[in-house]
Amino acid sequence: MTTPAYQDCPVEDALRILTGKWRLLVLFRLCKGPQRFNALQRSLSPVTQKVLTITLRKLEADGLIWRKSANTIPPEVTYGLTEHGAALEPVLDALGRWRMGEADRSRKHTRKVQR
Amino acid sequence: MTTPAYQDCPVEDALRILTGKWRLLVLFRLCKGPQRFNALQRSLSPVTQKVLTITLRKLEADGLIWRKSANTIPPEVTYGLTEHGAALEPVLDALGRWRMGEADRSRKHTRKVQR
DNA sequence: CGGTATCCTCGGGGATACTG
DNA sequence: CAGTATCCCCGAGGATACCG
Repeated sequence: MTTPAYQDCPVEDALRILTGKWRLLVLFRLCKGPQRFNALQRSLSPVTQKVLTITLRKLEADGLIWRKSANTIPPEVTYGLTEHGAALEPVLDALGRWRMGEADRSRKHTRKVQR
Repeated sequence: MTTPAYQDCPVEDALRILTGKWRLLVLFRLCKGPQRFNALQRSLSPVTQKVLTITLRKLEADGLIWRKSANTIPPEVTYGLTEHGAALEPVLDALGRWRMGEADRSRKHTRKVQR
């Protein structure tokens, strides 16, 4: 990795888990129980199949989620949290309890992202 | 924002806070107390001045840190956590306690992107 | 010391089309 | 249904140089 300078805090790992626009969202969804691919995609608004797939593959590679594929036609693939992924719930929970806007700062980071 | 679809969980905020290679690191550092610019930069390994500056500015704009500048020569600028930033400590703490490798998965994100 | 000002790279993320 | 396969865009992040 490019930044091997923090032996005191395991943020390198955190960065891998949290980096990416959809990873947290997926984990949040799966906290509520296993989900099939389409259900995930629909609940995650406008994520494309490609991106969702990649996201899920990475989460799986990181050992945070599992993937169960019934080899049928039509396919039926289910995703859920592993033990290790479920261990993240305190983090997600702390995040959820944190919240940003209790004081309205009325600034939204001023991103335009207009296309 | 491009994705306004999760009223149930405040992840949009989380994404803004956690997105970026250095934000978490900076917050971790400032948990231990206010720091001057150079101290931060040195403790954060190979971050460039530009990137650190941008990171700090954004964190400031998000109300997570404050910036105190003594208008002297040479300058002396100090950064620290605001109340709101300090409220993130539970999250950082939960993250810190989580850790990745307690079971050796012996895999370090080895996605080969085989084609 | 603590910044701006430029320029560039790289890859995450998206759009679209096709498939077992 | 749950994916691959391409192509493309843009912006975060980095290198370098200069400044009050």
